[in-house]
Amino acid sequence: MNNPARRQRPTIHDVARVAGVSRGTVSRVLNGGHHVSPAAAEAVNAAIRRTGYVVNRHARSLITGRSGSAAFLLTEPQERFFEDPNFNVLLRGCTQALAAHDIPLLLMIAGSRDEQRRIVRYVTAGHVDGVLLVSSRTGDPVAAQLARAGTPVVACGKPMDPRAGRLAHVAADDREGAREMVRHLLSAGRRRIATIAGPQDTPGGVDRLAGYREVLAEAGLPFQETLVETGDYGRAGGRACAERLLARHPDVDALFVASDLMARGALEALGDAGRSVPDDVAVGGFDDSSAALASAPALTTVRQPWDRISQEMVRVLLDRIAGEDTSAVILPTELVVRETG
Amino acid sequence: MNNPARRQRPTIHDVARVAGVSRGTVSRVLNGGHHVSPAAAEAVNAAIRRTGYVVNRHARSLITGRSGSAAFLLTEPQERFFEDPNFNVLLRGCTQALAAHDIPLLLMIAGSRDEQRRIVRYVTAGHVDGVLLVSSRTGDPVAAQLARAGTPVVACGKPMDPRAGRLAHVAADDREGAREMVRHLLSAGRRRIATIAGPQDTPGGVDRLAGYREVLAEAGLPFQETLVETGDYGRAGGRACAERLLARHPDVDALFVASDLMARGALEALGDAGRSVPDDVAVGGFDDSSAALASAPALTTVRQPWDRISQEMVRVLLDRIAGEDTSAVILPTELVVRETG
DNA sequence: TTCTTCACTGTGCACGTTCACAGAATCAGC
DNA sequence: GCTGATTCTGTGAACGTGCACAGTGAAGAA
Repeated sequence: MNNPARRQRPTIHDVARVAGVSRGTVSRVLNGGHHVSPAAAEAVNAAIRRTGYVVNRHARSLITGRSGSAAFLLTEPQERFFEDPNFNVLLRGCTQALAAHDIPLLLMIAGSRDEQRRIVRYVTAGHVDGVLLVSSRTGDPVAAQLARAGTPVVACGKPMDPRAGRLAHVAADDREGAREMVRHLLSAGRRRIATIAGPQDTPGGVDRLAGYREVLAEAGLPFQETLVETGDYGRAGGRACAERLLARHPDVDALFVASDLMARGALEALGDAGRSVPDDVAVGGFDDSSAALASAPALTTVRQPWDRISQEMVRVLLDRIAGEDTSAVILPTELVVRETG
Repeated sequence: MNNPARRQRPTIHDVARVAGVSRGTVSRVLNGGHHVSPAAAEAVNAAIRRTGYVVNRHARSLITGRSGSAAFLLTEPQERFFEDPNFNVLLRGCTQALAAHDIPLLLMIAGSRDEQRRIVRYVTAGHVDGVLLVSSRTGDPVAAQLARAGTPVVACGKPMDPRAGRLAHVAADDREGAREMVRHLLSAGRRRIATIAGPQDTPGGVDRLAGYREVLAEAGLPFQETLVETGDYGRAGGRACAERLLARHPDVDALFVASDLMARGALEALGDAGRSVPDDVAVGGFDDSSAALASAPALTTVRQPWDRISQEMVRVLLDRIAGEDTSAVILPTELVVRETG
């Protein structure tokens, strides 16, 4: 207007004029093409190509009440996620799965309380049609607030909170993954199997420990509290846990570790203690993160299907946005046998 | 409020009614508060709190022609970025810097040609006010198309293309970083310094090699082509390069490697060849990625200020959106001396 | 007083789209 | 050729906001 240099973008009006039809017909072609004659549709498409028309999403959103976008929301301990290469796979997978539906992804990070409030306001104001939530800790207030406001939410990973039963989520089968790994160690003849569990306020930590206990019980082996150490998913923690386990049980012949990072720390501790892996002690990790291959020996681990998880999260979210009440999705893990066990 | 079936969000109209003023006054309070009496402003703010009003950005964008959002666009070799922990720092930094201005970030990944076309259309249609571009390769058609359409763009890293001179960018000073590292190796008494360069179609690869050559020349040391190998920034490539260098020059006493990942590969090769680090051979990396600390010995390297880079990228982008023609920003690197040299 | 200036406030319009509705065109069946 | 059914098309009315403009009243200058 006041700026003559700025080119006016073509509107649906221009397309209608060029095609020799009305706005309504162009709109119908844009959204599904029902109740439009082939001739009109062809004329409209040609006009769209000729004018280079692109729909104005703001105008559309204003009338439909939908934004046509979704948020990828990260809450709480961001550092852990940002250091985890698997997180990148998840983020990329979600971005591309949404892009296939022409839905842009908004990345939001809720660190401080202020940021959380700001994001909740933004989302509940309807600026986003749904939320892909990543938050491993229990009792996330953001999830509850969004759910209360009626915003479609799909979480990554099983929520701890039993009250959050209605929260849709997509997760790998941690328990079965742990079971498979421990069965694998047993079938290799290991009998004194210790575990380094994850934090017990995370569902992954709980379920992987549960799987470990179950398989030992099924194999008729006694469960010993002293064979369990609990770490923080980090490398240093894994190392310390392994040192304590070795001090208590020098005769341990296998270690099931709830994360690859902790497993790497455990490998260092085993090396320092003069144990050979896997001859003296077998080690099984969890995650199949890049840490599993970071150095020799390559880690035997449990792979979580992050690419499929992201695809399913998007699918479930779109279902929920469309009003369908898709329930939780649990995906199988995969045992990856490498050199440590 | 308690009627979920017919829940209308409060509009600027409702706020005006509650506050006892007109829409115009509410709008003025919302955007800066100029020409509003303190009493009216207070009444409006109270009404906003009481009604829980949040501005409808779609309606605002429709009239202002601005979306109030920015895109973080990743083109070409996504894998390399997604495996690089520094990329996460950059992405997080940009997200948070934009959030401080209440601007949501849209994450876009342009892998295929089709995706590129789709994204260019989306952006040039005005659905985004500006683009933070990450693309290490030269001659990116996306950058050119966006620039031609007049979209504000800020790239991360120096563009190779001399024609792209007008492309705003924020980068670390690769050349000076390399110079500092090589000077450091010289000052430690090293004289037979080889280098594993990065791909010569990336500006980082070119500048780091240039810095290496310059400092050697300044020190009066002859430049030898045979002391240079070119890798792909990856671990395996670094290992192969180091092996070739050792075969040609068994007497090499220092290695300047253009990435930490390649440096780790080089350390493996040195270990296999029976060289002790840093006693026989000093090794300097580049990036200060998590690979630098991943295992012993900890890598001496050059840190790029990714947090500051992200902040500057956002600052420059906002400047450009506001119409100011901020030029390129080059930020200093930092030498991090650890165990390898 | 009267005129000017200034800060403040209200009103109509425009932004580009979708949607409901009504009207036009086509077609089958007699 | 008429009827009713069906498919297609055009039109006006929103959606919620910012902006230009006009209008109000008060303070200061002549």
